[in-house]
Amino acid sequence: MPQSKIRNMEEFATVSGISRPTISKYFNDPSSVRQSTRQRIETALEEYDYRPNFYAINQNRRLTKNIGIVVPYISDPFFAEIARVIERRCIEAGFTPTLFSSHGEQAHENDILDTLRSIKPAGVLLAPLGRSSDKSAIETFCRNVPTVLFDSNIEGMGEAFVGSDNFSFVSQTVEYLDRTGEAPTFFEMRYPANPNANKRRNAYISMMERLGLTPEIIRVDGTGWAFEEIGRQGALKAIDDDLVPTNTILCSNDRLAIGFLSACYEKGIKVGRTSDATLRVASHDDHPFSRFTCPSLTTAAHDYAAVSDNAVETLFRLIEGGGRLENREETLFPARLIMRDSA
Amino acid sequence: MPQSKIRNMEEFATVSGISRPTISKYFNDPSSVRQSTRQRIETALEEYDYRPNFYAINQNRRLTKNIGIVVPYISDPFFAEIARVIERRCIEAGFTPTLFSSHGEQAHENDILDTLRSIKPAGVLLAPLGRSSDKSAIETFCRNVPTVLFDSNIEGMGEAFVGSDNFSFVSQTVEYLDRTGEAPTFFEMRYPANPNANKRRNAYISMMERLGLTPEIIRVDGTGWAFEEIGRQGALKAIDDDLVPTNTILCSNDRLAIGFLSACYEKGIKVGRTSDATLRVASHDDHPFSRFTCPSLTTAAHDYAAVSDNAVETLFRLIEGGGRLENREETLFPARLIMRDSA
DNA sequence: GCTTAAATTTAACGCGCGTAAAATTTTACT
DNA sequence: AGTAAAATTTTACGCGCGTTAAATTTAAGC
Repeated sequence: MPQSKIRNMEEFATVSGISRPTISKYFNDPSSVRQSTRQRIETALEEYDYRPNFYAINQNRRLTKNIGIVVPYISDPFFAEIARVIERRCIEAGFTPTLFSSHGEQAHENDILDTLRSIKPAGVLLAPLGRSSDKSAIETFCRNVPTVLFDSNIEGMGEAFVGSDNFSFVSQTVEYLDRTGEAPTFFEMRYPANPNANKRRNAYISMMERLGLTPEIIRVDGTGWAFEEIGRQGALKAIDDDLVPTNTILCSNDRLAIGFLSACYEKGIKVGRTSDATLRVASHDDHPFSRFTCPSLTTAAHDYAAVSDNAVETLFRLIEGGGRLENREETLFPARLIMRDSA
Repeated sequence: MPQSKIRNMEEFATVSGISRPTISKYFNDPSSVRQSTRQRIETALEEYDYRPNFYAINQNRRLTKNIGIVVPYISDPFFAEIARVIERRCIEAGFTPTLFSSHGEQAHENDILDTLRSIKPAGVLLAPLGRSSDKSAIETFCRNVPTVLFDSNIEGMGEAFVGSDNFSFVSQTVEYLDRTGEAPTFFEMRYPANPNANKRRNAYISMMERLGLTPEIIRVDGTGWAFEEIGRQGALKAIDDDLVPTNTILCSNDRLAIGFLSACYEKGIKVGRTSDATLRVASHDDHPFSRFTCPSLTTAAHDYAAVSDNAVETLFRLIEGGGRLENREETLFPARLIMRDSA
């Protein structure tokens, strides 16, 4: 029979026969108390199932154990997946992560930063919106809260950036496509939301030049985060207007490619590397759905685990170092080429 | 020049020339103070950009303004999308929502419930894991925290359930498929994670019987939340073993269908409603990606907006009512048939 | 200008726990 | 058994704000 509810740490200290400061110490770090008292506390814990008040805990702590994770768009499974991995790492390290999504809107991103400041997190892992971020708001935030940027870099902001090496992505896909057939035309949004897109375009251009080839770029209209639809509309238009100069397309990212493939199917264009196919399509990101496209998508994969681990590890180092790093660190991980059926 | 940082409400009260209790009142409800003082506060707010300490605010409040949103699997864009809408509604109503994902694991779901209790939310919107939920943990939680269940119903738990009417989904797809061609074989997981799956199967059986037809069901192996892969493997096996008794397939949900279509493409089976197609595939949910499958997926759509709005509205009513409702409410919304190219 | 109601100010307490310092107990080791 | 180090207990303060009650000011109506 669970005794009358424990109201606070004082009461729990009484029923467990241990002083409150020791209980407090235990909750901050179970290994900081003697083994025997730890046992007694944990025994009592089972019987009374008490948990310290979350607000009181953080009210008067120098540093909370909270970590904010901010992604630009949680409905994108790519971000959902990376957030999931990061979240797990934080929990394992004894922190309390809270997940936020900017939903593609600057105003929302700013609100989240405001909220985060009031939560006084030990640190923040921030994947900014990118082009539509309020740079000055982010800069101010980063000055006040130990922050590691990931996915999208914004020059000079945050104590560190952890992401993927866009050149590694594009160089591998371009080289592969070139070796196995015609070199690709690059397919992207005219005004991409994400700075990685610009890096990828530049990487494409320089790779093509390195191969002695002429870069060809299709830029499609549309703004926002509905990339699949933008890719689909753009592809339909490109096909109708006969704007595809090669038999090979390299999309800036998988979500555009998903839309592109959808348009090809609709138009009866057979995509793939088989002899009956007329178009090859490849892309970048290894989006969780890219293995289920028709045909399955050849793409360059992020090293999810490495990015997540390194971002979290960097943040922990930052927190332990008092919120500042010697120099701003930039860590980029290479891609892994995933050869599937689309190219 | 932003003056020296405001450290607390006392300081902000001083610089704004208003007493602290009035400032406090303002932050709890801006409309509760006189228009003129509200102006003065907001003017000062612009100059000093002060925000009350989140922890102190909630420490001593009878009821926090926090709302917990729990989904079983945030990497599923379906849940990401509904969470996004719900989140927005909560913010508009002046609450502070926090999003959690159980990541498909019972242990994680239980941890979240524990965390939520310590956060003392005004209310919780919970989409439980379903079959793998720890029923007794959820029951205990719901007794202590005002909770509205959504998506997956668990009989008797929470003060209300808001979701979709599975019979409406299945009856529409079955009827449509039957009217336009052969009646469908039902394709599902042998041990579905979600109770909606069972309701859908039963609805399929009763609809088929109502039409005087024999229900045919393909049950595929596999557990967990990688539905696309499970659907794909199951479809490959069904095709290879020639287990598909009809030329029409109705998948329990879109994610299975995405995998199914992927398998068909791989096997060279032309899916669709055109004369050259040999198989029709339809499904349920109107997953955000289902318009981009090849061919685009005919499916039954959730009324996202209605479910979100009603769930939130019910929760607010519950909160205002002191955390209890007269009777447990169950609200189901009908589906809308989305006719695309796959069937 | 007077009366009242409404809003604000003043004053003060408490929430639950972090934290610090000093006193005490327990443990480890000679 | 004796000693020093480590762990725990005692005591006490403070965090920032919610909240209340009484005193005071302001606004609204006549």
